[in-house]
Amino acid sequence: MPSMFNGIYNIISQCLSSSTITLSHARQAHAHILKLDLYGDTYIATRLLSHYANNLCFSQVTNLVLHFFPNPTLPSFTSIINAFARSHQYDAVLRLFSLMGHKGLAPDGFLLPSAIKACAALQALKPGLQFHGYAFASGYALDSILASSLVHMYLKCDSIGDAHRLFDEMPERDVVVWSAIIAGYSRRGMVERAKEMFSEMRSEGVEPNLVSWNGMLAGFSNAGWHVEAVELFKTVLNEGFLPDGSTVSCVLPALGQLEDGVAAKQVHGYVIKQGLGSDRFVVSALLDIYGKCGCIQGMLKVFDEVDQREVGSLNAFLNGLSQNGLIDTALEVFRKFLDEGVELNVVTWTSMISSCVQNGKDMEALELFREMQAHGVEPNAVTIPSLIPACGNISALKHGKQTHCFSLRKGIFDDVYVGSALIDMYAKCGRIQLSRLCFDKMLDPNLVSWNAVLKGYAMHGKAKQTIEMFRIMQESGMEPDEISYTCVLYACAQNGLTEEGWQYFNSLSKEHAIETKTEHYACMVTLLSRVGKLEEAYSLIKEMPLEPDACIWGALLSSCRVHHNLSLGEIAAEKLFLLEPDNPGNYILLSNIYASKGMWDEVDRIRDVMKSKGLRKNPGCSWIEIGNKVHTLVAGDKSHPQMQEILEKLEKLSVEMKKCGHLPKTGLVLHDVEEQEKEQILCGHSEKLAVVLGLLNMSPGQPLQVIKNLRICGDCHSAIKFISSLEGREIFVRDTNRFHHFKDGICSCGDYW
DNA sequence: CTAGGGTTAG
Repeated sequence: MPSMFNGIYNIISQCLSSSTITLSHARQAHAHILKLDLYGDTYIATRLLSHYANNLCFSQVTNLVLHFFPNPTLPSFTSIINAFARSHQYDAVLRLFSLMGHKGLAPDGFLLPSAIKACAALQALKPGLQFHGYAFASGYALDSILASSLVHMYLKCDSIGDAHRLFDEMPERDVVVWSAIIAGYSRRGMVERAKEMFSEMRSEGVEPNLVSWNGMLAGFSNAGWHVEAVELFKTVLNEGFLPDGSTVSCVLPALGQLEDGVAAKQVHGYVIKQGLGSDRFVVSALLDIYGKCGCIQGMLKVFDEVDQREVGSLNAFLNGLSQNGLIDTALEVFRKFLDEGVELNVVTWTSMISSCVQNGKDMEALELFREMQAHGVEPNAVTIPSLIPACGNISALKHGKQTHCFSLRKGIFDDVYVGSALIDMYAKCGRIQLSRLCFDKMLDPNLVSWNAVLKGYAMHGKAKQTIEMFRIMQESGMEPDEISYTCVLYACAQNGLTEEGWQYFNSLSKEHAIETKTEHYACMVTLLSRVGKLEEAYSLIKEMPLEPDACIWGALLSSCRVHHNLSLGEIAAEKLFLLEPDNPGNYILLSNIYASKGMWDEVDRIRDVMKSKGLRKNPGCSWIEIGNKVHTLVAGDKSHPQMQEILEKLEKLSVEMKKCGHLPKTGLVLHDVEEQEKEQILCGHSEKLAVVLGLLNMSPGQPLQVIKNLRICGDCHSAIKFISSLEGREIFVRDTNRFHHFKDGICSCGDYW
């Protein structure tokens, strides 16, 4: 038997000695070792261990070390740890270090940097501090390599003060540690500080290498110093350095922001020439810049020649497509890779969510958010503010609140993006108090947050609060921008505050050196024309130094309809027909003016023009969230499963409303048809259908929140006032213009809109 | 095969 045993032992040991055996061979050998009880043999155990380590089988490694390895030594740990470190399995590295401790072994000066590097990669400050303590106590900390790995660790953990303190204590500082600390400041936006350190390094006689320059370049790019970044890039070239992948990927975003397509192509040429085309960072930066410059051809050229499963490049590609109006293509490509099982990360999902929201695909965004979690990808602090606007856009308050709670559970309390998104979302969902509460809870609101609050109040027609917040904003030292002014002017326009409107309109350029934009003129035109000063509004348009756009003429035309002013209405409509020949809304408005004056021939003429252009009235469309579902109702479309019930309820309500004095405003119906038929048409309006659907499905006392894709119709406005008192419901309707909050038979707009 | 740098999502 001994000879046979020796034979098997030799086979196993030879097999394990080969560095090329596969994992399954190692497993087979392991089975034999178990059977023959060969664990006691140090050589065999070490070989087996190293195979498992090289294949990153973490649980097998720990299992062997804990239960079978007779006497693990520092070298065996060193080789295992290095195997995991090489493959960036830093979590495993740290656990192996603690396993080492349990086995009574301590790392030496050579192994310690691996531990510290793992802490840096995981941004794990606590174990990092422990290793620092140990290195200090055992005298290794004087070693320059170890010290610079510690400096690096502190930088990665955002403890730049600790990093600098240690840096100051180092007896000798080489270009490596200088580069690290410079990049640390530079990437955190402290570019000036980085520049100081850079010259300090030179004055100490340490010459920068390419890595030092790259660190500066990354900071410039990050901080938005695009012109300076490109200049710096030229300096690097002049200094005689040959840019590497890092240099290229640092300078490309700057060129992208400058939308310099020519430079992009030049860099692309350089990338090919230097063989940097397989560097994943370079590839995604190239895709990004081509996307930003609108060069789809360039994107395709790059993407076709790389590993498309590399998630960074794929993300840049998808994002480039979405940003150039190809959202559907992006979604298709995204689905294709998802189906193929390509590992998509949080950036991929967030980017798709964000692209959907930017392209009006709010429901899709909510669905993607659900799907990403089903795929085991955790949303982060970027995902959440990308999703929140989707909830606001479709007034999905429930989804919005869920997302808010989600962010709190994730420990995101004072993120300025999340805060601003929440302010906007709650305002759009009709909950102006919650919106304000989110603002009040913010530690450090920025301009976007302030503007979100102003916009919320303005949309709700709350001029007093808008003006009050605008005042507080300035008192707090926050300088208003053109958006802030648009909000205030908008609020004035919604409330007919002529005097205040003029005052703010005049002060924006005088007191704040803000350029007066067409939006500001549009607000003033709305304000003046809506209070009946149509001629004054028209004069302002004629005097304005900018070319009046469709918003301005549209504002005038809308007011002409309200005030039945045909002559100015026709002027505005003429302009609009040139500016937006295919917008049916303008034809409808003019036609409404004719109809209100009984000029049916003109109404017919407009109808013929629309027909010849193939234009149809945009169907009115309303949304209401019930439970976790957002229902869509389209005027005249009877496909909703509860339509029969809706119509029956509406019929009952009509009878009651008429008893209370509601007269159907059939004058608002454009069609030259019988009165009764007009009433029918009014009854089919989407906002009424949505309100009734809400009445049927939401428990009493719950407020209803409806949004409409057009302005609310006058008859619906009156009807919903009656419904709010008959049914004892609070009803919020958000149209394209503003909010209407119906309660006890009155509307927050005071019938002025 | 034991220290430093980069890309893509708000």
